[in-house]
Amino acid sequence: MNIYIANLSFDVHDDDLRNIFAPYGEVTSAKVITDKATGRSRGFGFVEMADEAASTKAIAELNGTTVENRTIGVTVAKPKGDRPSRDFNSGKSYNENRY
DNA sequence: CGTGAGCGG
Repeated sequence: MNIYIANLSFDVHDDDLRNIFAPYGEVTSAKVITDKATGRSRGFGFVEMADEAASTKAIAELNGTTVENRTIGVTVAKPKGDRPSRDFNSGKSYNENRY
């Protein structure tokens, strides 16, 4: 189950997300999306859990809770392909020049 | 590189 965590504190990182979802079940992967430009946190992240019930429980328990003095929003993540991709061919990088 | 929207590689 892919879990989307929004409104995270900038102090929260990958291992921090792992520690949050750890007691709820087996955390397959924990990733806080850091800004590509600044390298700092963007304020949201993704957590993948192997167990369906554990992930649902984690969402229900952690949604609306306060972490690092910031109220986080935990919801089910949408498929990655939903966001508009500028790359039409994966693995084939083309020039990013704007028309 | 702006730190506040909320969906990454």
